[in-house]
Amino acid sequence: MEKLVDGIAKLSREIGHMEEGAKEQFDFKELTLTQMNYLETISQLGNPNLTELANELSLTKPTVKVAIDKLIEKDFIYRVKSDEDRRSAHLHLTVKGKLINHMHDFAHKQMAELIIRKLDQTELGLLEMLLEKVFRKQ
Amino acid sequence: MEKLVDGIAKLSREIGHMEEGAKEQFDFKELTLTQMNYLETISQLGNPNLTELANELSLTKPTVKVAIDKLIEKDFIYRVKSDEDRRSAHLHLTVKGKLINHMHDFAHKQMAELIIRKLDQTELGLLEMLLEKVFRKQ
DNA sequence: TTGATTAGTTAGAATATACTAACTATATTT
DNA sequence: AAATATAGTTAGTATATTCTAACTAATCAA
Repeated sequence: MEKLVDGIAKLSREIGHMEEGAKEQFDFKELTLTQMNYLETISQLGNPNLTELANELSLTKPTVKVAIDKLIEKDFIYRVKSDEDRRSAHLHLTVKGKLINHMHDFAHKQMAELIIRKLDQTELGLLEMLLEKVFRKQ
Repeated sequence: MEKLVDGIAKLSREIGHMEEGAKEQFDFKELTLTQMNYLETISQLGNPNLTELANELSLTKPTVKVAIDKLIEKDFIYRVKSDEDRRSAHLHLTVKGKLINHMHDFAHKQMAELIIRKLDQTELGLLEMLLEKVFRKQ
């Protein structure tokens, strides 16, 4: 257990560093930590409306409205009016906004490369199999 | 490679969710995302002075000074005057500030528990060995 | 030892982040 | 159809986050 927790901690920290590095690479210097968090949450929820986003972030709707307006102004997201409910609109990431995900992908690829450097073919296959089993449904 | 990257992405996302959950458990509602990032960086750097912290965060010294003063006010960190250089002081986490690390530990333990539920003893030993090899020095 | 550099501070200003209260327009319930 | 609820907006306010410019005190270099 101790050993496993230690391995997970190292993995987590390393991925964290790589994501930090990726932020420098990409043009996210014009976004704050909080704004990046908005983009990530929108991506995770999959085009939520304002109310859903506010609930997920545990913030009020006016707070989220202001933040969203700024991110739309900066061309990271856009609104799509709902057909079912004419009061509502869904939030989508623009091409520019989707870079936030590319950034994560980038960090994950870097982590994979580090692992590939350290393990041989057999070990790599084993690790993939174990990870697959951990996240297998059921 | 694809499979490995996918496994890492899932691991990373899962740990992220667990850390989010841990934030709710602990009394960090009185801290903003940015303030939590200060605590994490101080912990990672190991009692840095203001200049080192500002460099790591790519922020100016007055900016970091203001943030630090607030975190001291709220009893998350404290200053220890340096012996070598009387101009300087090192930043330490208080017991309360160290909770930020406990939060990470908590998430890592949860992840470990998920893994333990999914793998048998042999597989667990293998995974530990592989992780150990990935992070082995050299 | 004097001049330059470095660690940290102070003041002032702009923008970001968050709230409550009050509003409009649309949907739902009775 | 009228009353109620919901999605989003607007206005006003307080605090957080960040900067530049100018400063003090201590250290280092010539």
